[in-house]
Amino acid sequence: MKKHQVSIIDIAKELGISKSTVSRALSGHPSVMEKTRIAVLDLAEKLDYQRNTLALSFANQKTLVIGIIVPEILSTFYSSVIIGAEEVLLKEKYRCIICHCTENYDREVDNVKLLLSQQVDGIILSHTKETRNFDHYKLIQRRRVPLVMFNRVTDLIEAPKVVVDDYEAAFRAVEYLIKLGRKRIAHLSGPDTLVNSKLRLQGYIDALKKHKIPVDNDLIISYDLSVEKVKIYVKHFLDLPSPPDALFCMNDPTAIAAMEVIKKRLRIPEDIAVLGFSNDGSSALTNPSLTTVAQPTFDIGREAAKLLLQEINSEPDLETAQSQHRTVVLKTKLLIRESTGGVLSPK
Amino acid sequence: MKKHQVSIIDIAKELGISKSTVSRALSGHPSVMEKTRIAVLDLAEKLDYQRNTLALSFANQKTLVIGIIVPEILSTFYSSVIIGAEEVLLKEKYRCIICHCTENYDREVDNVKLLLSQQVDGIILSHTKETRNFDHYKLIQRRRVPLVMFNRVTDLIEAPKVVVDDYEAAFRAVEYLIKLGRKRIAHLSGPDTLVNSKLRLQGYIDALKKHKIPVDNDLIISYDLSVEKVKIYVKHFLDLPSPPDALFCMNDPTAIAAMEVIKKRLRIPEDIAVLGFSNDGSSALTNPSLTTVAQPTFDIGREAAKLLLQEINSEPDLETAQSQHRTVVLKTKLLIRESTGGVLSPK
DNA sequence: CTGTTAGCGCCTTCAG
DNA sequence: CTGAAGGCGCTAACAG
Repeated sequence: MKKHQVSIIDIAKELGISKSTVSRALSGHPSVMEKTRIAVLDLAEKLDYQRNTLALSFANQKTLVIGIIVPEILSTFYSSVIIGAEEVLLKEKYRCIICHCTENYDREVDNVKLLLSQQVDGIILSHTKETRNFDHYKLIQRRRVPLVMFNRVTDLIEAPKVVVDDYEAAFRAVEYLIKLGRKRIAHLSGPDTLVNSKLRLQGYIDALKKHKIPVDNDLIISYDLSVEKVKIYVKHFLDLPSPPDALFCMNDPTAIAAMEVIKKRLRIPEDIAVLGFSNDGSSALTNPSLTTVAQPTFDIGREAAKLLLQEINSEPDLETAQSQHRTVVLKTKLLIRESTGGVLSPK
Repeated sequence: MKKHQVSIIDIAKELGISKSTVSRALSGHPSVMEKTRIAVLDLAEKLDYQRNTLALSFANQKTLVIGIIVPEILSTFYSSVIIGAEEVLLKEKYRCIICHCTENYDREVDNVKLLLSQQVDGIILSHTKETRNFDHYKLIQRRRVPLVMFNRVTDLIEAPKVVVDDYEAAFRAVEYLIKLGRKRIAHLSGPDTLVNSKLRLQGYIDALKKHKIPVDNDLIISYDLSVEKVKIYVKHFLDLPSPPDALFCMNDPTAIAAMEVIKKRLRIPEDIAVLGFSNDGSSALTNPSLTTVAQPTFDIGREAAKLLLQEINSEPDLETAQSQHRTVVLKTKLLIRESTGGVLSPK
């Protein structure tokens, strides 16, 4: 049997006052006599009393908890975003519940339901690579729970979003490769479920076009980001009659896996340059170190949190809010390292 | 104004039955007429009804939620443990709330209080490197909330624990270095707040002693694991009149940072061998790749979860349980790679 | 300033 | 099989 948890009633009884007064004293309500307040606080301390947040949330229909759903937590990308978001949220007395989906759609739906049933006051999320149906997001909105998307977002849902300049980033990255003299630039693209894939692919294509380099479909492969398959695709590229002299990858794990394969047959960057995306923790450590596009991960989290707080604090006029959903676009930065033999000396 | 959330009362009214019946129908209670059950379920579906977990937990004093507190989430170590624990817990219908402390003691205490006030049904945790006082753990136990510690554990608290064979692992690692012919083996140890530091240090010392190699205190530095300082310590080692020919580090980030410094002056492993601990995600990618001690991270999580479930399901006899707290010790494995020039060919 | 009362949504006796 | 009533711990009116 669970020991009876001490409640305000216990304190009230012992002090011979009402539980309302205890409640008020505990929550710092101004209209409580100094003396009784102190008595209550002392006894609470002595009794090892602790508020039952469950009851509290239940009573005021507010939990002060924010749910964060990420597709996975093994990469530093999402961990960093979470840290950034928490930084902002904690200052406003909001606590966070983190849920991850191991890139599984069902788990994502499940997590949304969990958070809703836990009555969170807001949700920040990025969908899995399997997600095509966004009805669960609509559920969030029907429940009037503020929602902010980041990184992997969708046009199908009207909500504030935080993204980076994927298109420009890819464009600049590829243009940089072109300026290095590369002519046949291959691209390992992500699945079409992700906007990021499409934008980066488009940036790649447009950069080629701008510089009058033909877009060769043999040099573009779109895949589901499961690293094991990279080997196959890279070998395919290398075995082409006219193999690529550069490889632009959807993300760093892909690029790193690709380099492993390439290194057995060719020199990087002399024979082929490799470029990643996101600046994962390990991309500076590889041999050669990986040129990549750095994303402001902490800021993505911070911005998402700020947007969510705005959303929470401006609920009243629902109709107008609908049209005002902002999309914050953050800047990325091309980090030139050894894998492209760029301008930096290989320190 | 928040839209009234549809509750069992709404369903009851609409169907002209009592809320008790609705409640029973919803939770699959056997004694409900097939017909009414279906009616309830249908209407619930139609009304987009969703159980209010808050109210539910509140009513049964059970949340089916487990709290996991980790010191930080940027390294893959804790993320992996979390994934392992969730795997086991989800099967038993428990959900997880993840909290991290950015290695900050106050935040740890805060997280414990948060979880307790959220009425979680159990807590799995590993403390920060700042933690010296464990009163907040005692608070958990006074509340009769099952607790399991892993990795960074303490003797001051009686509870089930999951650890690895730190002592043996360090002993074997150092012995391996000795067998490679290394004579002056330095050790960058962790802070004394962590049992792991002490055990690994002891393993290091005993391995030297066994092989009649004098323990030189100039070759042992204990530090707080903040990577920025590694540079200073490593330089200090290299500048010694008789510098080390091997360096055994408390963890991989330390070893990787150390290699960066060393590489500017010496060859690895020819002049000096470097050995890490934990097999972080990036340690296979460095140049040279890092020899390290692999920890079974997922299993640590799984074991911790299992112990917690046992704890939860065996509450009745509190007194006897006290003495039965098991400590599960998992095996590590020495992963030989290039930084020690070991037996494996540098693939 | 403080006590009283009602209620948050659900489950669980206890009677039919 | 089903309805009525009470309670989980706390807050928020509404009186005094």
